[in-house]
Amino acid sequence: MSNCNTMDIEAMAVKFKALSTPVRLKIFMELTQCCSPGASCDVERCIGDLASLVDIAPSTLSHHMKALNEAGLVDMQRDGKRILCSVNTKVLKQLSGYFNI
Amino acid sequence: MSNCNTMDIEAMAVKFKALSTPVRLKIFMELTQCCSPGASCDVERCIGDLASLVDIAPSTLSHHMKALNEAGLVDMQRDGKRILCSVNTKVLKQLSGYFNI
DNA sequence: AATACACTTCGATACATGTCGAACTGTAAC
DNA sequence: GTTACAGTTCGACATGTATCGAAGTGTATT
Repeated sequence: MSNCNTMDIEAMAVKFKALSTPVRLKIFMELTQCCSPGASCDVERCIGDLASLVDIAPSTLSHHMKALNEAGLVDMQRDGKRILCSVNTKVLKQLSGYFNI
Repeated sequence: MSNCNTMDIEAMAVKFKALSTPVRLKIFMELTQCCSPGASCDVERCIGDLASLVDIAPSTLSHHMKALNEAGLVDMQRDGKRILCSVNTKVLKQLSGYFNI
């Protein structure tokens, strides 16, 4: 019933930490915009594509994408030279329901 | 339509930063548990009361409560010797709807 | 093999953050 | 006024984080 057991709190805090900077939040929300309501989300964007959203060095973007991936928010996989990123829809649902009142 | 304008992103990142540690997230979620669905949330807890949820020094708790308050997540007001805290229900609604897919 | 592109890792820098104990402040009780 | 309680601020310490350029790595093209 309650959302708040210890494991949940720590796991969720990790996710909110990953979303606590404008850079990562913007990227994450951009990837979620690809998800139409009720549909499975399988639209992917490559990292170079996402770079256009933010005004930071490629190395910094790489750090941020790694942080989102390590927090479980974003999936990444190589497609030739490029790396494709997509929202982890399971985690997105988890976030979506977390503050339900 | 889109959740993601610049002001929104920065303002939300501030809130997620405030919720990015287990201590503050736990306190915030504890305060939200006082909110029944559909009802206005006017249950308040004093800081000493919240202290029982976490195993940190009173000074550290004070820092965390200040962070939650400055992020706009929690309202605080003095009631005699004690300080009463409650969730900002407007912001809670904002968080609740933010990841809607 | 050499070259190009996409992205990552390294190392450095500057700043931010979470913790504590001691000292302080605001309110209440006597 | 003094004492007690509830909570805050100060200062210090240790660790974490965001940024960058340079160097490196993986894949594709020639």
